[in-house]
Parts: sequence; structure tokens; C-alpha cells
Amino acid sequence: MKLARDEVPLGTFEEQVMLAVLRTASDAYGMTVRREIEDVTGREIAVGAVYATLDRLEAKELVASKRSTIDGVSRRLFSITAAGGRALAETRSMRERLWQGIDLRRLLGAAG
Amino acid sequence: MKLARDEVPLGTFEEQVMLAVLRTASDAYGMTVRREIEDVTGREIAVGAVYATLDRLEAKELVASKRSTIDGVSRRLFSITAAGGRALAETRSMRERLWQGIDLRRLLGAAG
DNA sequence: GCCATCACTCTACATTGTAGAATATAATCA
DNA sequence: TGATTATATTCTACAATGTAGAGTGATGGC
Repeated sequence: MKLARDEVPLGTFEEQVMLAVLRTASDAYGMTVRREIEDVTGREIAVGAVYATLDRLEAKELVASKRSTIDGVSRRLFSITAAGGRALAETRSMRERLWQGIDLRRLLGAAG
Repeated sequence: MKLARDEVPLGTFEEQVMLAVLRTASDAYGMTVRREIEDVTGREIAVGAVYATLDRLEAKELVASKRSTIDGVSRRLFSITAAGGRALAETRSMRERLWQGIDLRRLLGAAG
């Protein structure tokens, strides 16, 4: 039971959330992150899913948050930490090595 | 509680397992799939993790298996189904859209 | 028969993914 | 002013996925 949190790639949704934070840049808070994922992936996301994941990512220090009030509306703005950036990079390169050499077209063509 | 199993992208490990099945091609069974993931990603994988995931993928009909005896040794050979291929493709394109426009280099450089 | 190998199954539990109701705060307006 | 609407977040509960390690069964050599 070692749980080397390092080396373990990000979960699918964790990665989506982190990427959405990056994409919404300085305006990354719960609602915009959710909308961004919905827009880009085309599937519906529950609010709770976003915040729960954001909380867990923050606990692992892969994202950071700070309160910010704009136009009288209080928001929790998120950003990616250095460790978060590394986790994203590792997750991606690990996956790229696995996809290496796989012919997606043939995969779909073969069995339809 | 609709659970549209479609549209939901594959989990990180599910994807790794499916890719390893493709990579080991006609020799894809528990042990080789495990070894393949370990070799390519560089991290240790428990046998149980592989089989549990393979079983769940089979239940969702994303992979199929059949018994085969070679040199007196019985093995459960796995292959990717058509639906499995589509799931892989969808998972990948969904992710690619999210990564679109993100500068990994800058991401790592900025905060190190 | 006993031991070592190889492949797989089972059990149990931790982490991640998800839904939806509840709460909080400010803006609007009859 | 207090009901109403809109926005943002928190909370609760549970399902699905990820993981470890012990257990089982078959085979082959000694």
C-alpha cells in the first residue's frame, strides 16, 4: 500500500478539469470550467462533479485557488500549480508512448 | 441518473489496458498486457488491476476474450471490439480538442 | 509426490466520477 | 422590504474505476 501519488497518471476527468482551467485562464472558476468542458467535449457535466474534482486536485496541490470578488460577485479562481503542470505533462507523454504506432484509421475501418 | 455509458470517455487505466491489448495484438492476454503497460509507462502494475479492468471492459463489450491453449498452457486472449475501437477514438478526439492550443512547454517553463 | 511456473480468479478497499439538493450572496423590482 | 431571480459554491450520497495481494488451478521437471 504505497500510494506513490507521483507516477500515477491523472484520471480522465481530472485531466479535463485541469485543461479547462488552463483554457479559461484568468477567468477559471467553477462555472466557467464546467461550461468550457461542456462546450469542448459536447457532453453535460454536473456542477458537483467539477467542484469535487477541483477540491481533490487542490488537496493534491495540483491546482490552487483564491477568493476574488468581481462586480460584487465572489468567486473562487483556480490556477494550475507547477506540480499540476508536471502531472499534465507526464500524463500526456505516458499516453503518447502507448498510442505510438497505433493506426486509429485501421482500427475503426477494420470492424466498423 | 441516466448513465449514458456512451459519450462517457474511457478511464485512464481502461485506455491503457485497451491500448496494450492492441499493441500486443494476437498475443494479448493478462500477463502480456500487464508487461506491456509496465514497459511502456515505466510504472508497476498489479495483476489484479489488469484483470479487473479487462473484466469490466468485457462486460461493457469494449473488448472480447476467448480461451486458447498454446503449448499446453491455457490463456484468455483478448481483442478490441468495434465498439471498443470507437470508444478509443472518441476518448482521444475529445481529449485532443481540450489540449488544442495549450502550450505544454510554456506551462512547464513558467512555474518549473 | 513435491516444487516451481504461469495464468488467472477473488476479495477487499481506496480513489475518482457523478448527480442533485442545499446554501449563500447580491441584484432586481413590485 | 421581502419575494424572486441569477450566480456561485458547498454538501451529501453513491456508482464506477483503480489497485493490492492472497488464493486457485494446471503443467512440467525432478
